[in-house]
Amino acid sequence: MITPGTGARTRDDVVAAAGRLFAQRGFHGTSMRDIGDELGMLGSSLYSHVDGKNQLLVEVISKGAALFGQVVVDATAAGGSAEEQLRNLVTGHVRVVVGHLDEARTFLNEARFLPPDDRKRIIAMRDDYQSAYRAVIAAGVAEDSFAPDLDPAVTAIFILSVLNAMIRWYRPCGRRSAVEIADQMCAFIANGLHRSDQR
Amino acid sequence: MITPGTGARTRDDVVAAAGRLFAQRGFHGTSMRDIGDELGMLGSSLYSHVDGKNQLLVEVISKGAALFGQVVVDATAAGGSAEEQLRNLVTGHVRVVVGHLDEARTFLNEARFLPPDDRKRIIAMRDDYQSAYRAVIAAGVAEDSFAPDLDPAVTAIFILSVLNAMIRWYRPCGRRSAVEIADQMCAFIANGLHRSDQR
DNA sequence: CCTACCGATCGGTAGG
DNA sequence: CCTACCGATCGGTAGG
Repeated sequence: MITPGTGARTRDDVVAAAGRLFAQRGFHGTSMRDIGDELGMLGSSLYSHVDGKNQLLVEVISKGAALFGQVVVDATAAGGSAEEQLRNLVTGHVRVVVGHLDEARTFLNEARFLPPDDRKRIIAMRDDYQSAYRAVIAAGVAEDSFAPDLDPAVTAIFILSVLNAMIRWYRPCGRRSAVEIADQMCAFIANGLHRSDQR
Repeated sequence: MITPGTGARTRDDVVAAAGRLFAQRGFHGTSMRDIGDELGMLGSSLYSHVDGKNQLLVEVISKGAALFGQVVVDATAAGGSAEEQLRNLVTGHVRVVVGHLDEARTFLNEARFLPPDDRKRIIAMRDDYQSAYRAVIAAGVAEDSFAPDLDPAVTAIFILSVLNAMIRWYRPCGRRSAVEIADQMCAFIANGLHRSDQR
């Protein structure tokens, strides 16, 4: 929320406000007038900053996709064992959700409403993200760190299920830090209910 | 999809068509005219079957909530060890998603758009669902089947994350049966990446 | 960034 | 279930 009547906004303010509302009410549940209200201006005034509502969706989601993509780049560059790389991937993912909840939620919930070409681009980025998990799982199996009978594709989906669900339950007022959340997730992912004592 | 022009529809047809479209395009992305098209009639004709669009959302989601609620009743009635009960809960959940994908997706994605009173009721049902998982996890810890340091509340969220994400990746054309999917999920939930060999 | 406005579409109703 | 329609709201534009 922004104090109304404090004058001109930047284009970034408009995109951020759109992200907030798209995350809360969904793309189709948000009108240009709603976004204007959030910024203390009229809906029609937004058109001096952006081309249209679809462009706002593309920008919010592209920002989310870029943040998650950067996590893969950083985690890969850091190197280490498969277990270490997986921990870096998970921690990076949690940090993005904690630090950019609106973009993460819009990215994961509203991508289906993107214009066709953008949707294809974003889905391809999501596939790449999943591939990074498949690769690190396969590496861990090869290193004998993970169980030999793991199916990397299925396991990647299950791990990403735990990570992606965070946009559903995470609240910024929560007391746990990103690292604490990531540690709990890693412990569950590593050992499930038969958790060993590597805390 | 229903062949157009085959005459009168029942109220259940209308609710089912609404569920299909709400699941696909979201509540706010679906118009009454869209639902009419799906049934080969006008949007205005729907009002001889239902009171309005909100009522359709309430009915679709209530149906989904009831299906998931029944899984808890059945799994609890079946008894058995905590591990057996958990397996029954997971299998029941997967069966609901496989058999009623539209209602499950609408239930999990669109509940926030419910009228306030209905939303509270549905959220309470979701909380009860989560409680069933917390209880069976706590029982498993008490029975010494699960690791002693498990946090039932956190673990329930992680398990339900894997289950709920199914509405995102499951496609009816997939080759795996509900039981096969449930088995893979149970294996991951039980042992994570360090999966032991209880397949 | 506002004023003033556009055509299209929305959820919904009256009457048959 | 259709015809014919309602007021409200939608995304967006022209001009300043």
